[in-house]
This record gives sequence, C-alpha cells and structure tokens, in this order.
Amino acid sequence: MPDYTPPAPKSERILNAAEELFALHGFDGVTLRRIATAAEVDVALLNYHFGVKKKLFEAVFLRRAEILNEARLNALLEAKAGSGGQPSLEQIVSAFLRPIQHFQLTGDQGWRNYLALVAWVNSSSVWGEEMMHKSFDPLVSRFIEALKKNMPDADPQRVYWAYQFLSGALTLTLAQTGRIDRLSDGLCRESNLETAYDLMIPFVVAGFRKLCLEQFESGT
Amino acid sequence: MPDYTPPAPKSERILNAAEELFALHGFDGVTLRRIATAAEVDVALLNYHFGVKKKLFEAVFLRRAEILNEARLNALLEAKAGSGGQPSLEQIVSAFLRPIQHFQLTGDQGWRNYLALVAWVNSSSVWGEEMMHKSFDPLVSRFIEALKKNMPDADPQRVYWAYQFLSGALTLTLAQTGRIDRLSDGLCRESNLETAYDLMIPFVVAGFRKLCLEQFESGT
DNA sequence: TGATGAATTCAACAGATGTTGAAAATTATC
DNA sequence: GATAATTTTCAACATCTGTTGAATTCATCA
Repeated sequence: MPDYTPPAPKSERILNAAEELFALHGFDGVTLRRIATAAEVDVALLNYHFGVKKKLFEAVFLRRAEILNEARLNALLEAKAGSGGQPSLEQIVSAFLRPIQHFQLTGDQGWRNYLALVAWVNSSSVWGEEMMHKSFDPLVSRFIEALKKNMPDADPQRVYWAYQFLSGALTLTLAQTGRIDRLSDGLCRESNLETAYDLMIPFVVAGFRKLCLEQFESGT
Repeated sequence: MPDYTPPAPKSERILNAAEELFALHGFDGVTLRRIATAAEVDVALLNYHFGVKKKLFEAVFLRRAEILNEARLNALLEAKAGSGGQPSLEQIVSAFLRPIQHFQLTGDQGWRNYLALVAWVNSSSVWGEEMMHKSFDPLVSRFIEALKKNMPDADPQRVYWAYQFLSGALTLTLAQTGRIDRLSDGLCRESNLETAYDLMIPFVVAGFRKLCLEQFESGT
C-alpha cells in the first residue's frame, strides 16, 4: 500500500506565483487577487490552503529555506572534512556562498525568485528581523563559529561586522536590481553569476583578513 | 523688498512623516491616510501639494539627494586637493562613505529615516533602478573614475563589481534592520555607527586591493 | 454506484484605498 | 479693509482590499 500522496496541484501553483510576485513587489505590493490570477486559481483558494495573507508569505519563505540551509551546512561540513577540521577562510566563505550560486544557476527560475525574496526580507527593517532570525541565524551562527575558530585571536565584534558586510554584498547580488548593468553601461552583467561569486569570495576574504587578522596593524 | 517666502509649513510636515513611514514600510506599505494622520493634516492636502502618491514618494526621495551628492562630491574634491590629485584608495572610499556617516550622526532623525529609505529603494528591483540611477549614478560615476585612475591597470569590470560589493555592504548598514544585534546577541550594536564605518572602510579597501591590484595573482 | 471528505469555485461582506471637486479658512495684495 | 490667491478641510466617489460561508465539483473507496 504505497502512501504516495500527490501534492495538491493548485497549492503549488499558488506558492510559485506568490514567490515571484512577492520577490518583485514585496508583501504589500502584491494582492491576493493578483497571485490568484497568476496561478489561474480562485482567490478563496489561497485562504483555504494557507490561511491569512501573512501565513502565505511565510509558507513561501520557509519552503526553500530548509533546502538552502541543508546545502550550506553540508558544504561547511565537507570543507571541514576535507581539511582535517581546519578549513581555510576561503573554504568557509565559499561554503557559505557557493550553494547559493548553485541554486541560482539551476534552470529553476523559482530559485532566483526565492533568493530575490530573501534579499527583500533581509533589507526590510520591520518584516525582516524575525523571519531572517528564525530561518537563517541558526545556520549563520555555525559559520560564525567556524570563522572564530579559524581566527582565534580576532576580536569577535570584528567577525560579526565582517559578516554583516558579507551579508550586504550578497544581498545586493541576490536582489537582482540590474544596477551594475546600467552603471557600467553594459560592461558588467548582474546575471553573470559566475563572475559575481568568483569576485565576491576573494573580496570578502580579503576584508575578513584585514579586519580580523591585521587588527593590530595601523597601516596607512 | 525681501522676497522671503516661508515654506508652506504643513507640506514639510507631510514630507517628514512620509519619509519616516516610507523608510519603515516601503511604498505600498504606507497609506496616504497614515501619512496624513502622522503629519496631523487632512488627506486631501497630500494631493494638493504633491499630486499622486508616487510623486510624493519622489519628492521625499529627491529632497535630500542633492544635499548628499554635494557633500560627497566635496569630500572627493578635498581628497584630491589634499593629495595633489592622486588620492589613495582609502581616501576615495572614505570620501564616499564618511559623508553618509556624518549625516546619520547629526541629531536629525530625518536623515536616518532618509538613508533607510535609500537602502529600501536600492534593494527594490522594480522601483529602485530608475530612481537610484537618476539620483545617484552621476556622482557614483565620478567615484568610479577616481578609482580607475587610482588603479590604472585594474580590469574595469573588477572595479564595478567591487563597487557593487561596497554598495551592498553600505546598503545593509543603512537599512537598520537590527540583525547584527540579534545575531551577535547584543555584542555588536547596529546603532554604533562609528564602529560600523571604521570597519567598513578597511574591509572594502582590502577587497578593492585584492580584486583590482592583485588580479593576476593566483594565491590560495 | 453511492457515500464521504477534500478541493475548488461562487458570491458577497465590511472596510480601506487613492483621488477629486467644492466649500471654508487663511494669507497676501492693493 | 475689500479683493484675490493660496492653503486647508469636508464629504464623497468608485474601486479594490482581505476574508468568509455556502455551494459545487472532484477524488477516494466501500
């Protein structure tokens, strides 16, 4: 007796439509009717499956968070395993960023929408704090621990601040605002994610080194 | 005959209230009635002074943009003047960031609200591009030119990408999400802007160096 | 087939939204 | 101090908002 239960088909269409629209316009910029229209579904179905609007938003936000967390945790564990428990700074930062790049590069447009949504939430002062904290901070704390262990003499405050700058650089890349395309007059393409992450990692690693390893120097 | 015209008092109250509420909740998260209530003004007055809602938003956004641009340009010119036309990387980055810190630290809460609003716009994919481009990119381009001149052998693409990471780190700091406070369990305070900028500058400078000056090295 | 429960649609609600035109109040001009 | 212009309020509009309960369709299984 296979207890295979096919997922309610329309509820997934709702989640996908909501994901894209919330990513583009934020929570208040999207109406339930617009989501319903995009999903080719009646409005009442949204309440039936997900309850009130905020619950729908949370359902969208949580759907891929666990997958992302697991991928990042695995990357961190692999970095530790492959280095005898002493991963380098590059390895830690790469384990944090490369899984995101991986999901952005899968053909699935849903992942790009979702990550843009994460960027929106992370930049949103009112909405953001609680959702980001509950969904991602447990994992982030594990990376912070790895960073502290890698740089045991670093002032912990500097580790947190450096992480904040890393988080900001990443967030703007996820947001897909297209600004670098215009600023550079087409020379750089925000959609060129290989370049983005290939450069983001050494940029961030150099910043960590400067703040956390050369903290007692007073260089020019 | 002094042609002194005192600014319409209530229109400024509207701008201030709108500034704060838009910064907190974004464009769609704020209703005209809420702004009117906060400004202790009738709703119709918003349309009388600023036209439709989007025009009010633009008026809020543009009000302080020129002041900010002028301060940053002056800082860049001073850095050039004080260095015989060859400002260092630190000087360029500082000229870009320190004026913002300055405005955040004036007692005026309005500036903090405004800069949080800039962060919101910069992270907003639909809204952001046009407004940021028109308001800030002309000035940003001058900084990019200074950076290219400082590092003439650097691949221009890398300069733009490094700027993108700088912009992201700055944006998250402006957004005032309070996330670093919770992540660090109170060890770091996002409101501690001196520390934020004292660390952001060397972090970013180290990243620029790595990407634009050591671009041909293949170090671990 | 017919009964049961889940999924989906229909129709509608009470309230909120952006916007507007006319009236009232305030300020400036002569 | 009367007149004109500007500013502010009042009252209301059509439309849209999130949400709900009843009706309908669909799938499951005895």
